[in-house]
Amino acid sequence: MPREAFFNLKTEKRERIVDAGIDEFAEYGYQPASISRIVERADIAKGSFYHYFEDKKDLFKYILQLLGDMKLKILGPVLMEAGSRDFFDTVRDMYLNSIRWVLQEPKLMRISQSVMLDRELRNEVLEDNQQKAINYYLSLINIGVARGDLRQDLDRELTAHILLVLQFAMVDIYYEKHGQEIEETAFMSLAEKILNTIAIGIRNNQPSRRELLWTEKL
Amino acid sequence: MPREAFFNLKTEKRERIVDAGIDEFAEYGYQPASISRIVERADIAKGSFYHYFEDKKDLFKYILQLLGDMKLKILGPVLMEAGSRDFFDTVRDMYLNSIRWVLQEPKLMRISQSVMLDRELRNEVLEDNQQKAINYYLSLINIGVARGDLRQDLDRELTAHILLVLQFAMVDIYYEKHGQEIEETAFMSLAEKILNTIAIGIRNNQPSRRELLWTEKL
DNA sequence: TAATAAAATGACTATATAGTCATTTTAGAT
DNA sequence: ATCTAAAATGACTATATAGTCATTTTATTA
Repeated sequence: MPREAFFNLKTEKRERIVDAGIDEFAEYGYQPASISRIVERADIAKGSFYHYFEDKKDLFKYILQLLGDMKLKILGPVLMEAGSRDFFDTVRDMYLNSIRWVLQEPKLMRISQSVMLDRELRNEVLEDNQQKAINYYLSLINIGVARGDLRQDLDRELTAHILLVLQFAMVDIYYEKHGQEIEETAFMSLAEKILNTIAIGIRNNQPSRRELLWTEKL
Repeated sequence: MPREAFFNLKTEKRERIVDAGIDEFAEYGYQPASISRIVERADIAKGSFYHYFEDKKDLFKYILQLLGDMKLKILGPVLMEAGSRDFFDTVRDMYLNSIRWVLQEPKLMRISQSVMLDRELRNEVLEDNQQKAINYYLSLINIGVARGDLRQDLDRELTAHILLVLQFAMVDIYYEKHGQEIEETAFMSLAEKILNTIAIGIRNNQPSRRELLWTEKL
């Protein structure tokens, strides 16, 4: 947590420092990010940084927290309406909201990604953010099962992990195919395909000959 | 690629250098790995390092290549027998072979993971290794579809990506639940669950009342 | 206005890094 | 034994980093 001195700063300055941190972390990732560059970007003295924060990790955690709050603000409403819609419609809507947010705040997204994709960093720095994301999915899954959209016998925790992993993989797969520039409809079409895959699975449930004969009887 | 001088070295020294690199990369990851520490570990002069390699990335790529060769040696035979077994049996077998290899070479696995989980690094350094993994899965999928184990209408490239992502996520999920120490049967039980999820999907295909009535007629 | 406490500063220390290169060592050929 | 070319060396340069702290600036209170 930032020190008291940081919260006593005027909003403008506080935001300038946070922005500098966001720029630096988005450009270099966590490990190679440099406090010297951050203070230069923010136009504050080196000593001031250490009045406001314990160290680099302290600032980073704080930024992650801001980021988590933003995301929850965006995805909270989706969760509220989950009871009245098909599970997969809800998840699709969640993706849509996320991607629109990413398009507005690409830097924050890069930071969030860099954390989620690095287990070391995640363990060291993330603490409860990962669990928050899992819990969000768990809520959705519980509702989905209750609605009868999802199988009763799911390992819900595991399913939450799988959905979270796929959510992040989606961005990777998109980049690989379309390059770094995200376009909403193309992205959602990929999301649709991935959702469909996890929904009905990949195994061939080709009806047996006996089943086919029954169908023909209609 | 390492310089000629490196390949002229006696095997013992070459291995000492590679081992030093593996230790360093496994301990620190790519970015924070230090050439100074590597030469110290390997007990060679700084200048020698630059006779053997262009830079840190050069050594790293070389290690990744060794790693890829090892993995292919292990997983090649699995692919050969894929035609005669159910798709999911084959993938399960692949996981089993991989995990046994990991248990023998945990350092190499940590390096491989650190690459796969970091998109920046992957783009910069991996080049064809990711594509090799995707191609391996593509081969499996093609056989699986031909055998009738998998749906005809799959987007095979996408499915390969999903399977690869899940493969890596598996390790993460395992660590989170059981800690860093991997135990073969517990790991395979998790693998089984994940495979089952992707095989049949999560949507509830509860037969409708009309369908149930038909079934009762038998 | 004067006194005082909090905030801000940036030069400085100590340390680590990548990469270079003039010199020395080694090993093989004559 | 002598010569020669390749291999190995490690001190050195230039640069970057995190974190400190005595000093200065600012704002607030008396």
